[in-house]
Amino acid sequence: MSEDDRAIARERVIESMEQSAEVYGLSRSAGRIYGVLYFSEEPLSIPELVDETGYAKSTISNVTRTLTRIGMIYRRSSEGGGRRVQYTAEREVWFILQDVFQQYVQREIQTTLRTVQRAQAQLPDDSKNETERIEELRETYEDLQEIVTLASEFTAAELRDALESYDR
Amino acid sequence: MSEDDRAIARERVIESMEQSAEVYGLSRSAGRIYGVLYFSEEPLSIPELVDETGYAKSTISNVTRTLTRIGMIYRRSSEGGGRRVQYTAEREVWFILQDVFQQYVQREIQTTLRTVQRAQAQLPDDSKNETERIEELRETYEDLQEIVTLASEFTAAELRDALESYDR
DNA sequence: CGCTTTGTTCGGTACACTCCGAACAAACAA
DNA sequence: TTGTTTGTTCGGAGTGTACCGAACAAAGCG
Repeated sequence: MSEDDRAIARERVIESMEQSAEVYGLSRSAGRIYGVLYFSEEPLSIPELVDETGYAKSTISNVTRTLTRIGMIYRRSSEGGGRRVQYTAEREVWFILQDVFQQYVQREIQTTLRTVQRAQAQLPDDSKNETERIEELRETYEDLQEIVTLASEFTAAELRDALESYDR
Repeated sequence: MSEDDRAIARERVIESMEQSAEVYGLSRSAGRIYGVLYFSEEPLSIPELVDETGYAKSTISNVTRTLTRIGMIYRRSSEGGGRRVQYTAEREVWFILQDVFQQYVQREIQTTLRTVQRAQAQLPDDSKNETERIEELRETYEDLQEIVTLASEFTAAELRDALESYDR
C-alpha cells in the first residue's frame, strides 16, 4: 500500500465532498477546503490551506469564514502564541447535517408555517377555496415542524433505530 | 370578508412558496407558478398562467416542464379536445417533499457512499489517518442511507408518530 | 387554403456568484 | 524603525442562471 494510493483515495473522497457542498448550497471551494481539513491530522493555517488547495488567499479567507459561521470547521486563535489562525474540521458529519437542517430546512418550515397561520387567522372559515387550501397547508406544515424538531434532537443511530423499530 | 382579503392572504402564501422554492434549488418563478396552480380551482393552461403570473410565455413553458418532471405539477393534454395543455398542482406537499428528498438528498447520499466504499476497498486496514477517516465516513453514510430510505416510505403522520413514540 | 391560437426553442440581456489579485491592516522580527 | 508574514477587504473578470422576446412549429377554425 503506497502513499500514492492513499492520496488517490483521499482525493476521490474530497471530490465527492465538493459535489456534496454544491448540493447543500455551498461552493466547490468550500467542499474542498472542508475535505482537506477533514483529512488533516493537525490544524491548518490559511497559508497552509493555500498550499493544499491551490486557491487564492482571499478565497480561503472568505470561505473559512462562512464554514466557521455554519459550524463545519472551527477556528483556533493560534497555539504557538503567533498570529496564525488555525482551522480544524468538525468530523461528526451528523452534526453538520443537523446544523444545515436547522439553518435551512427548519427555518424555512417555520417561516412558512407562520405565514400560513397568519393568513389563516385573517380568513373566516366559510370554506371558500383559499380557506380550505390554507387549512391543508397549515396541517402539513405543523406535522413537518414537529418531525424536524424531533429529528434534530436525535443522534443518527437513534433516528435509524426509531424508524426501524416503528410498527405501523 | 372581502374578496380582497382572500387575495391578499393568497398572495402572502404564494410569496412564501417563492421563498421555499429557492431553498429547494428551484427558481422563484417555479414557486409562483406552483402557488398559482395550488390555489386554482380548475386546471390552467399556459396562456392563463401568463395572465396570472405576469411571466413570459417561454418562461412558463420551461418552468412547467421542470415542475412536471419533478412531479410538483401534472400535465393534462387538454380536456376540451383542443390543443391546450392543462396543468394542475400536486397538493400533497408531503409527496413533493418526498420526491425532492429522493431526487436530491438520497441520490447524493448514495453516490457519496459508493465513492467512500470504493475508496475503502482499495485501502488496507492499517489504521493510517486516511483509512480511519474513510471508515468513519462510511459508517455515517450507511446510517444516513438507511434513515432516508426508511423515511421515504413513511407518510408524514407515521413519521411523526414514529419519532414521538420512540423511547430511548 | 389562410388565419389564429398554442406551445417550444433559441439568442440575448441582466444579474448574482465564485474566485482571483491587489491593496491594505495588523502583528511580529530584525 | 523597516521588512516580513498573516489575514481581511475591495474591485473586477469569468461563469452560470433566470427571464424575456422573437422566431418557429403544430394544430384547430374560418
